[in-house]
Amino acid sequence: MTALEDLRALLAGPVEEVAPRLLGCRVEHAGVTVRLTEVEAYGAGGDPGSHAHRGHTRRNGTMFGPPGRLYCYLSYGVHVCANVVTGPDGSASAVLLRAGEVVAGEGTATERRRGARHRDLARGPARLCQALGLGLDHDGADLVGCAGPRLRVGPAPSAVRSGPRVGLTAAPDRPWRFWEDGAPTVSPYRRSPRAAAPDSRPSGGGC
DNA sequence: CGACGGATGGGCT
DNA sequence: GCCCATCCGTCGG
Repeated sequence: MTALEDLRALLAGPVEEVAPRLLGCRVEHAGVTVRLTEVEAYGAGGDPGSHAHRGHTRRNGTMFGPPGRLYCYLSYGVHVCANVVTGPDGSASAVLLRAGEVVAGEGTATERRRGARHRDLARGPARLCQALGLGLDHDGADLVGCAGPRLRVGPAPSAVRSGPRVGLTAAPDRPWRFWEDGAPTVSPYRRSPRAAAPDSRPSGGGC
């Protein structure tokens, strides 16, 4: 099987199964390569935390398209973040590229990130895009194609952990964040201050 | 290292 | 208007 077929097969399943398998994969663009260490899964209708939850809009159109495309959006008016679209066409699911380690092009990445330390170059979704030189103009780019940003399969990490997604007000407890255990480039977890209180009820005897 | 608050402007009700 | 899938500086331990 070719690497390209590997990648298409990798992106085809349910988003919460695809997301952890993207850990260890590489994203390359404009002279910089990042090895993914932290991602988050976002579904569609059944996921209140997803941009696609309330249907098709101008911003989230790419999510409703074919898998293997890059969905870029503007966060807090200033920061660009990027996702990989997954699943069958129209399923509107995607995996947020939350953090990674710069493994090539460190000089270029450091310039784009205004002298940040190695660990912080791509530690956070907007930082990762900045290090890679990704902007809104890359929304819809085909990651499986020959030009522009590319995604390549890489060795899976030895241990993966999961927990709630960062910063959400809706579905703040769904454990759809996945990261490489022990990786220093994983971003710190922060719960949205506006999210409902954590569901701390022991649901049947946990200690 | 963890916690907190302000900046910021497009997207959507 | 209100809402944010964030970042960065600045606290305190």
